[in-house]
Amino acid sequence: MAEPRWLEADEQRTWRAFLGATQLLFDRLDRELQRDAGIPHAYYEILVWLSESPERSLRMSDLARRTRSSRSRLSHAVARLEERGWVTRRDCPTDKRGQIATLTDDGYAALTAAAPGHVDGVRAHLFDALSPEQVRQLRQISEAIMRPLAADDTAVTAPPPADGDRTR
Amino acid sequence: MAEPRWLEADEQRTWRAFLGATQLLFDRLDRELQRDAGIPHAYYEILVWLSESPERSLRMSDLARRTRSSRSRLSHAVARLEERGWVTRRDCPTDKRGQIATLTDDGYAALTAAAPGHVDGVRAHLFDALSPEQVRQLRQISEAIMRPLAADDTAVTAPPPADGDRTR
DNA sequence: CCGTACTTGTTGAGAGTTCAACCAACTGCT
DNA sequence: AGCAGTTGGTTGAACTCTCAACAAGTACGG
Repeated sequence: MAEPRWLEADEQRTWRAFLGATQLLFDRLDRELQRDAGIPHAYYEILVWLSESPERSLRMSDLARRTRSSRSRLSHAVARLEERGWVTRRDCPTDKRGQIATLTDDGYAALTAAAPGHVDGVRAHLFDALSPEQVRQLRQISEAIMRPLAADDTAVTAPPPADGDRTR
Repeated sequence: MAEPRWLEADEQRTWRAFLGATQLLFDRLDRELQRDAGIPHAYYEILVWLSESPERSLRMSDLARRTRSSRSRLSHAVARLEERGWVTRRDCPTDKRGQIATLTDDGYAALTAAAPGHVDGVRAHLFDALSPEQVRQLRQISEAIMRPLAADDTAVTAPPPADGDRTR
């Protein structure tokens, strides 16, 4: 055969639109965040999760799961955030392998400074472009996409569904 | 105020679901592509666009626009692809500044080898998870998100909408 | 206990991306 | 023709991410 097997014309258009929309959207938000807060979106997510956790602290491993990041990536990222004084690390008392990351006051301040602008960006570039009906649809679509992929993740690393961390 | 201004609870859930779905999906597809074809998805897109163009060739600048990439990023990427012998560069005859990138036979072969697996991945992880109704919705949602963002792009660089390159 | 297997987290190297700086060539205007 | 401003493309440095390798700790079966 000369041509590889492509998608149906219809799927093709949907796929390219989806690709285009997500690329434009996340590029934009990432750039705005980098400009206004000096960090990429992945780092911002780390700060958000820490800020929402008790004691503003999480084990590295938990934090990695929640941010859907590899342990390696998280380790590098937290190292950077630590350099800025936005996060600190200390040993876990119950598990000597563990490390607990904590958001500092400076880190919290940085998050508080960055959040409104970022939230405005999300609103402006995502929600304002969609009808309430479409917002509902997008949530269901997203959950439908996520379900099997997330199931795969846990299936590979842990036969029983792991339990209490499917928090949201 | 103690808390930054977050999204509505409802928007919050949609936003996190959307974030999660796209992260899981693109991570997965990128990883599969890297494993099976040895290139990231961004490079794959370059090959696709070239393969669909007359003479399997495009000006660097056009290619950058179509792949929604910066000129810098494209320049680095094409340099890599050239090292592998998948793409060649030559001077543009009509504009001495210009460079024309062309997909080689080896590059086309690589694309042909990688495409079916990638297409299967897209189908498996995206379309199979959605109903036909949701696929239609996703297209409209994507187009709605893309419209203002794409308009911004061209607005910054070119007051009149640029014309003949809004090809698809 | 002991040894094997798994988990946690870090590290370093390699690859991709971003950003700013830069040169060369084209455009439009006078 | 000449000049200012724009466009096309590349480069190098800084940064992020990935991957494989590793050290240290925990869990568990014998």
